[in-house]
Amino acid sequence: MSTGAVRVLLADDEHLIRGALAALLSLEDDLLVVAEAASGPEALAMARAHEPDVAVLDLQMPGADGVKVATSLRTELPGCKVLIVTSHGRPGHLKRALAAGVRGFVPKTVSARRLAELIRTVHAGNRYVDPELAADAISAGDSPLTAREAEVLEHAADGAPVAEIAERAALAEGTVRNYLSSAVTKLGAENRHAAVRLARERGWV
Amino acid sequence: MSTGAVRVLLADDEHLIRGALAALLSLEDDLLVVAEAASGPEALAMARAHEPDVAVLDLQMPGADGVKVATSLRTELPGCKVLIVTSHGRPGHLKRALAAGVRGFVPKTVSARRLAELIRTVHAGNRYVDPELAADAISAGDSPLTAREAEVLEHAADGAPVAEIAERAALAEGTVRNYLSSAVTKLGAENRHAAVRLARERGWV
DNA sequence: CACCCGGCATGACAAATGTCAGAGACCGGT
DNA sequence: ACCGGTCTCTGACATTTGTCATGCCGGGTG
Repeated sequence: MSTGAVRVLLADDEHLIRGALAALLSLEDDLLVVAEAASGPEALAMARAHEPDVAVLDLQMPGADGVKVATSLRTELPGCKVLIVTSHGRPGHLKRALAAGVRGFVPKTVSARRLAELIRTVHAGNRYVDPELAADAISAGDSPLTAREAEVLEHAADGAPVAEIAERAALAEGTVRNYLSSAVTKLGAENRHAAVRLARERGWV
Repeated sequence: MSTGAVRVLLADDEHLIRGALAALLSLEDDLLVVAEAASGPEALAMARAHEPDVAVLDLQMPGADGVKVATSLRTELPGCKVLIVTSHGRPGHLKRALAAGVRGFVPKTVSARRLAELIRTVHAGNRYVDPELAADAISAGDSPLTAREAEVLEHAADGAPVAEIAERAALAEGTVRNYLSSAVTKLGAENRHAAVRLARERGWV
């Protein structure tokens, strides 16, 4: 079994890409696509049913994103290595992914041949993170926000007025403004909305 | 020549997808991928060099998006039909695309086989728009915003303060506030930031 | 223990934003 | 030529938001 083909699960909501990828990976003698999924929950179900060696997950999928699926797989199928592919490499996601026990994290700009190599790499027990994404994550550093600051900023994400945030967080309006101000200062933003964008980009909310 | 293979240009910034797609389309006897591009400008250059029959363009690419490329192609290579594929189907983009003379507009959730069919469809001179995207566009309706309202809202998109918007648009601050207020009311939003989001979703900015 | 530091929380004040009523320009219809 | 409507633009006013000084609590350090 260890010398047999690597059994692969493919999960991506874009049928066009998933199908094309399945076809290309099938050209590799030592890779076998045993299941495909178009959503997070479906990916989990397929993984339980087929117990693949490697799961190739898109980061953004309906239902549950790649990292959430990886977290569930971590406990349910410890032997299944997870490789995440993504279009928009946001630093915070990489951090979350590694915390979830993901073994590989690459942007979709890699070639199919390279992806096949990486599937073998993670199957062999090694890790691989795209160097550019890693650099971004390192330069972004850890979140300087305290728990409350992050919480309030999250509530402010959809442009809600302070009164609404205060109610949802059970705080006085002045307090909410205070946390927002503090977060804005720490992030070096012009106002809270720019702060939300920045925190999003760095994956801190 | 009219009975020969359809010459196709493929443009998508995600190498993984572009390569996979090229491989799958090559399996079709009557389709021939003659060029690939990873950015808007590159797509234009490739189109000039190879004069394809059909250009399959991703909507979101670095440099110039699919619609911009289509606009340029419209005048430079009138014989080249354009088919746009997209991950996130935002209604306004569809409208812009049709105005730019695009012949087909589909989400990436279609299968490769279906895409091959559609390439033949547009090459034959017919149009095709994904029914679901079309329904969204119709239900979204036309933009209720006036030219100035849309312009001001666009300047406000990145969370800039009113003073900055006023300077960039060469208007008094009061006027800017007025346009923003009007736009917010028309869109039924709580504040200008929510208004920006809504307008974005509907493709009105 | 006494001390200091950082996070949490608040209200008061200053600054930015949202709302309003109204004046002039332009266009299409009568 | 006239009128009604819409778009454009403005300043004045009310509301919301951002900033500041301050007090409280708990966790480390000397």
